[in-house]
Order: sequence, then C-alpha cells, then structure tokens
Amino acid sequence: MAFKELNPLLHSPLRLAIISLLIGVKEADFKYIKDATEATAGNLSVQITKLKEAGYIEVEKKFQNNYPLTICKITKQGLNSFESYVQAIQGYIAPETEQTNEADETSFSPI
Amino acid sequence: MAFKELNPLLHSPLRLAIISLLIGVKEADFKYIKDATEATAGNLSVQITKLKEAGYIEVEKKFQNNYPLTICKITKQGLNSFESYVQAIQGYIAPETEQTNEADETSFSPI
DNA sequence: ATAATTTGGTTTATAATCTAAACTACTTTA
DNA sequence: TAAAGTAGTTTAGATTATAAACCAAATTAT
Repeated sequence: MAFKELNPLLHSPLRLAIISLLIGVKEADFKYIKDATEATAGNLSVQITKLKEAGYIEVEKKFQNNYPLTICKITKQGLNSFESYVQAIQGYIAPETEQTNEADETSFSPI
Repeated sequence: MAFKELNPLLHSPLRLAIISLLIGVKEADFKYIKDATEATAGNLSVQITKLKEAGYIEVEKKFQNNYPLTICKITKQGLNSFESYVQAIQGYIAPETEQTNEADETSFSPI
C-alpha cells in the first residue's frame, strides 16, 4: 500500500478540528467552534470560508439577540471527504495494522 | 478532550511518510524512500534535511559502487515524536473512540 | 577520446498556505 | 456619549512546500 494523497483541505489542524467537531455535534456556532478549537477568530473565519467553498460545510448567517450568529453544519460531501481522509492517514500512522498479503512475495529490503 | 497540537514537523505528508516508512524498515536509502513516497528528489532532499535537523532521523552519507548513497534511520526521538503525533491525531480522526465519562455532566449542546 | 546520458543528489525561486493583527460594524453598559 | 464588548472579516507578513534548475561524478555511446 502506497501513501495515499492526504486531501490538503482536510490536512490542516484547524480545518480538521472543525470537521471533526461538526461530525460529533451536527451543528455549531462560531463561538463554540472558536472555544473548542482555541483558534483565533480571524483564522477560524478564513478556514470556515474555505470549508464552505469546498462544499464540506454549510454556513448559515443570521441574527440572535441582535447579534450576528454564524452556524455551521457538515455536509454529506464533507462527511465523505473526512472518511476518505481518515482512511488515507491510517496508512501513515498505523502501518502495523496494514494488511499483510501472504501470497505477496514482494521484497521489503530497502538497502 | 481538546484538540492536541499536531507537531508541524510531522504534520506534513512527505515527512510523515518518511518517518512512517523508516519505522517499518529501520534503515532506507534515498532512492528507496523516493520511490516509496513518489516524491521528487528535490522535495525529498529538503524534507530529509529538516527531519535530520530536528533530530528525528540520522543521515549517513557514503559511497557505494562509486555513487553517493544517503542512508536514513529513525532516532529514538523521532520514534517518540511520531508516537505523540499518532496520539494527537487520533483525537481528530477517531472521535467515536473518545472516552465518555459517565460522571461528567458537562453539557455538549453547542447552540 | 569525448560527447551524451544517467545517477544521486542539493539549491533556490516561486507559489501556496497559514496566521495573527488590524479592521469593520454594531450593541451594550457606564 | 464615551468606552467596552460581541461577532465576526480582511489582509499583510511569515512560513512552508514544491518543482525547476543546478551540480558533481560515473557510465555509456560514438
């Protein structure tokens, strides 16, 4: 198994945290995500926009108690992409779990 | 569980692949790593230097059959750092495995 | 012999990306 | 009405990644 490409949109600590979090809660507002990820507001704003533009999350902007409120939800596409990302990175971080094919006699001696 | 910081030196597809690979084989030469990771030589050269400067790998340069030969081995520090990285990213990609503490009544309702 | 090609890399210039600081706009409180 | 707080967005600088260009020596072809 070669190293699968790691979706660059997800291979970013903050964006990965956002998606990971949204998978757990289905829906979260800006401040909640900011607190949970300990990101700065500016950084979070940028990364939310990127995830939205990629179609990985839906963003609803409304007002609550006179204040702006930004709500994020993961999309089906976001969920699929996340699952692919998890599959891919498993190949990097859990090689011990790698499928060993008994019939495959490919040598594994680098030097 | 908050999102642990992801060591930026390891949170790079190519550097992560190099370390992952070296954990499996203990020792590998430049060409082997290049083929296995499908990286360009230039990129690989840069990333090997960074991992070496961080003390994550040892690099031995010698000659074999009249040609230069660069051999890389993971260090104890590299192994430790990789293990920490794996722990950290598990918190992002495997939230379903998260420890749910029955006694912890902290609300989990973002909105 | 010597020119062209191959091996095994390194250096570097540019592009892409990340991030915090600065800013906007509005609301609440003193 | 001035100051401070809420809820973000914009953007400028720094970092990072990557491929193209380069280097030095070895091998092969002419």
